[in-house]
Amino acid sequence: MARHPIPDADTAAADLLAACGLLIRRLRAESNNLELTWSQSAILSRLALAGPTSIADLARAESVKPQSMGASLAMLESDGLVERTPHPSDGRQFLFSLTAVGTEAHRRVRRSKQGWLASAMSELSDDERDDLARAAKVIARLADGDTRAS
Amino acid sequence: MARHPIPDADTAAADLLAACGLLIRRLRAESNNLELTWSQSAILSRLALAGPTSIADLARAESVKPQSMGASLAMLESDGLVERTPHPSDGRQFLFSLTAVGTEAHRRVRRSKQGWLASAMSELSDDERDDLARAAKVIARLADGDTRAS
DNA sequence: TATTGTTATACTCTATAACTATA
DNA sequence: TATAGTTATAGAGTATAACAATA
Repeated sequence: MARHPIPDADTAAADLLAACGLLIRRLRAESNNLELTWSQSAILSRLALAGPTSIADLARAESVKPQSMGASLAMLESDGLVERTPHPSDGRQFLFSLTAVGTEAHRRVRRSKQGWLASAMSELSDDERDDLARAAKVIARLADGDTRAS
Repeated sequence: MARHPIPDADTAAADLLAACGLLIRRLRAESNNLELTWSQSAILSRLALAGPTSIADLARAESVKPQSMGASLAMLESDGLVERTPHPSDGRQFLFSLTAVGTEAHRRVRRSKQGWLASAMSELSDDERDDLARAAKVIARLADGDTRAS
């Protein structure tokens, strides 16, 4: 029997999904008492990376419907974490960006949230950490729907 | 510059979390019209793997509170996908297991859900697929809170 | 026409709190 | 006392449907 056989595509997909699902739920439980939910964190992270973005673009990027993204943004806005400005040339759109408060909250939560995982990862072997780092890039590419190039 | 530098633990953790979160949301959107939700699938998968399990044990395994697991199980039970039997020796517990209908539903959904990811993964290189397969094992171990052995 | 955003409604998932029954 | 399960309540995330405004 081979040391590390490459499983067939279906099994590999199932394993990956189950593992990621578990990790997400585990982390959600670990960071249950933080000031931001998982989805809110994801939105702030994206705004931090991409700068001012419309509801529709955020919804597409996070794979949710515009109405759902609108609801999440409305909450973040009422909490003063994001703000909207009218789009300069398209009268329909609003561009959302982080406020100073939002930037700080994002930084704080990011630090605590990663704490648990980073600590867990610190007990892995170098090879395993390296695996994870490379896998993260591949997973992100898969999730973006772009499987064609590296 | 090294070919594949090992990022520091915090960055690696952040990348992995963001990637897994995106993948989960993407897959949830792709499989939105299926007969089971993500959480329901996870529960059925676990029952299929582990056999009859109590609410408390399921809750621990999936990192949710017993009340939340109880609510999810009540829905699955009323849909006829799982059934409960009293624990043979502990009068407090119930053991939940898949019904025939539940087993079939799980199989159907599993096939469709994995379809999208398996198809996306089929466009990866062999090395990348191998990375993902190994990473899935490591991630599952991290999520289980057991980082000590393989 | 197509896209952007909004409002209204409903369902699922999850949490906390308070309770009963059993170990 | 501690654990298992239940009931009640609430909030967040998501979806669909119907609508108005703009491109």
